[in-house]
Amino acid sequence: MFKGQFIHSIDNKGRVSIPAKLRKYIAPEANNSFVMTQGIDACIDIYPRDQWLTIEEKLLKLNTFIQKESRFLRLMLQNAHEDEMDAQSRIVIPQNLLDYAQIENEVLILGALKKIEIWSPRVYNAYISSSQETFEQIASEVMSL
Amino acid sequence: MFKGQFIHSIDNKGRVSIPAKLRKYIAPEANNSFVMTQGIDACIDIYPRDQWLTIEEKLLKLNTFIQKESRFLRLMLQNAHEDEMDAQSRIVIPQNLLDYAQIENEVLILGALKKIEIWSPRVYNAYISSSQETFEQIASEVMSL
DNA sequence: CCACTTTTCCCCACTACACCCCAAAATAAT
DNA sequence: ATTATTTTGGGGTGTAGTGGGGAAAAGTGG
Repeated sequence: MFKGQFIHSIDNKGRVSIPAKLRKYIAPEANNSFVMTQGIDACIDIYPRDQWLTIEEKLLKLNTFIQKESRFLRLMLQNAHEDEMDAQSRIVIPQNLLDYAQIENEVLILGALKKIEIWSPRVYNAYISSSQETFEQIASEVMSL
Repeated sequence: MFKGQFIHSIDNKGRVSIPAKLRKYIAPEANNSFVMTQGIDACIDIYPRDQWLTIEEKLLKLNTFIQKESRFLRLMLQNAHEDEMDAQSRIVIPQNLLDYAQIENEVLILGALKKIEIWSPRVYNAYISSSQETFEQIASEVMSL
């Protein structure tokens, strides 16, 4: 499962290399293919193909004849993009996702168990320091279930 | 399954090319044939033939001796149109559907799992920004089920 | 039933960008 | 210090997207 954070550069073609430490955890079933979508909060979610398929199964259960469910599906898929790693273990992130995450020339790559998140370092720092609650408070709330 | 958005042009013959990224997901059983109908909200739904058949099965279960169901069937089928891709992977969209979706010379093509949606870029942006709810709110509502 | 007009379909051709390959720099390991 | 691996950068080529012309077919009216 993915974990840890890494700072990498992103070149002018939108390419980001997947850290070797994270690559180890990619299942062979993913076929070096990834699906990226806009994430919760200003980041990009990157799912190895096999993990994405479990998300897709949930989405397939939505009833697209209901306006609200249709809207969610559009929001979720409008910036979705599939790509394979090149021989140098890089993927290309399209411009609309970079805009969404306010990314310029550096990215913060965050391992998040089943998926990888891509942040603008600046935005991520702001996000972390934005909450009033301490780590201990949130921990006790979320983990006591 | 279809995903992602693409801006393509529509020429004065009503032709739109299906993005190569979406073409990959069309089942061979579809025989390069598509059925287009008016969609939920101001867009055009494009189903590969094999996917359309599952919709058709549902429609066949409607009781046309009930006025409301009969009306729905008429609304659904009045602008339905079947067409095959040409050698350049384009389909022709009839004028009445273009009018319905308020399309002029550019289209936004949206992959939506089983189907492809065609929007006027202007109309789509208005649609997306029309809701008060954020992506995060809708996501937590719809996906927590 | 025939002639004419209009639309549809198919083919060819151009342009641009995305992809793939090669290569260098930087970091880590031996 | 040397080797191996990881990260970063750039250049050529194939294919995707677009536009237009001409043949075939369909529709319209005399």
